[in-house]
Amino acid sequence: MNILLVEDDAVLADGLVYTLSKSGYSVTCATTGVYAEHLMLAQDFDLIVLDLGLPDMDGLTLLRQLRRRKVSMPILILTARDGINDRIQGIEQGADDYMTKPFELRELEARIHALIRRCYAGFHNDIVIGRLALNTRDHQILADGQDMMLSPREYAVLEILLLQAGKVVCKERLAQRLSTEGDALADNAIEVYIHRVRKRIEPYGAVIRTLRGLGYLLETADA
Amino acid sequence: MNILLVEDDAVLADGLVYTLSKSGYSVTCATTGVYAEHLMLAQDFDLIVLDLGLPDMDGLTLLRQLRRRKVSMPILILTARDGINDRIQGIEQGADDYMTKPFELRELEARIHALIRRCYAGFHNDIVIGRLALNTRDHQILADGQDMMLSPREYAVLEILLLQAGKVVCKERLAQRLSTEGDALADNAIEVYIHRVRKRIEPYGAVIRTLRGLGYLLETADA
DNA sequence: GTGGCATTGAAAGGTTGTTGAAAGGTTGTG
DNA sequence: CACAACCTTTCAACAACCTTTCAATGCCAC
Repeated sequence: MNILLVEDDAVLADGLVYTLSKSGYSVTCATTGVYAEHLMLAQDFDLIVLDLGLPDMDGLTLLRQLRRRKVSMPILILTARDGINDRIQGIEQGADDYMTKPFELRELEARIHALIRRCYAGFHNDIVIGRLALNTRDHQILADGQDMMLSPREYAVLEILLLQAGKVVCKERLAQRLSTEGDALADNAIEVYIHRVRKRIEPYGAVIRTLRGLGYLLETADA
Repeated sequence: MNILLVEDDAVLADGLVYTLSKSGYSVTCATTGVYAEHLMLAQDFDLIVLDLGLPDMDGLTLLRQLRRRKVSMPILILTARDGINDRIQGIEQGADDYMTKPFELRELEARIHALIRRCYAGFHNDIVIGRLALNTRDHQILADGQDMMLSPREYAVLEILLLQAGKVVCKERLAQRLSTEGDALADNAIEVYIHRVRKRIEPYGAVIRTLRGLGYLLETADA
């Protein structure tokens, strides 16, 4: 997790870099607004900690510029200006949080952690097989990044196979998963669904192999 | 935009309900933790403002319970406990922001707005889909810059879809949002409103796609 | 109050996608 | 070859959704 710290007070900056680094963040420090912008062109950051009193420009100006440029990463303002109007301005102009000096390091850390938790939570695909990707949270399966728009049953079948990719999934397991109310599905119905799913995934280099008497197994076509 | 206010001090609660309502939020107040949980089952909220000193349970306990149940909506703690350890605990246990009493109403409002902006609109003050725009500050839906003059229910439907633009919104969620008192709306009523909203937004390059069995999804027409 | 207008959601019928039984063909095994 | 397991296609029943209509309700101006 990369943090950009924009702070001109060398002592404070050093302390922050030290503490945040110890907590597992990778911290880069800029002492001026111009340098901060320069760094952002060269590097990807996940969060910005921004002091408002910079030597070359007002921090709020930098904030506004970033937001106008659709830079969406979370920004936490850290400043000596503790007037109520300053705080409201900072937040309304696009900051996610606002802390005034003097502050407790541990609270800053907690708030940084909260922002990262909020902004980057649950963003990954659970499983990727070839050109297929399963995202259980959104309940969708992507092929080349596009939703495959499977019917509920088709999704259920492919989900099991993806979750157990490379391993055999027996018919009983599939039958159980597809049956709504205890009463398992007929074998033939499963074969029908395997057939449908096969047709859907075939164009994307994924294959369902039949292991006679055992079950089915998903793998990439070339394997 | 529905806010759940969990606060047992009647005077403070009344003031907050009044102010936030005037800013365009729909505010429901619970005076105990148990009642808050009860409300959350019956209704759909976008944000929680949580006082820690409740008569029947500790606010932090409620917070932990919610997060353990994977309730992910933004939560802002509002409390008299201003010890550094309280603040850190509150944030570490899942709160997104932490304000101590006494506080300025305007700052609370700004922070609420920041959370909504962050959680539902990326970072922007407006959510724009095609030629539609939802202004998160004054709670208006504009088409080509002009107020669409939707009925309350139509507005509620379109607001949810805009806030979750590009993501699936299930019928239950819509039903809960449209129901005033627990008793969810019939599926058909929702279909009727989807139909009405579709007709209203169609001329402005926005489309509501149906995902059979899952829900609805708002996107631009060309996508 | 009262008439007029917007809003709401139940009802009913039409449309479309989903489901799985049925039936016949194919492949592998003993 | 005989048999079982599996494949493939078809189709009717079904459930989810769309659309229109309309009576009940709330709201506002007069």
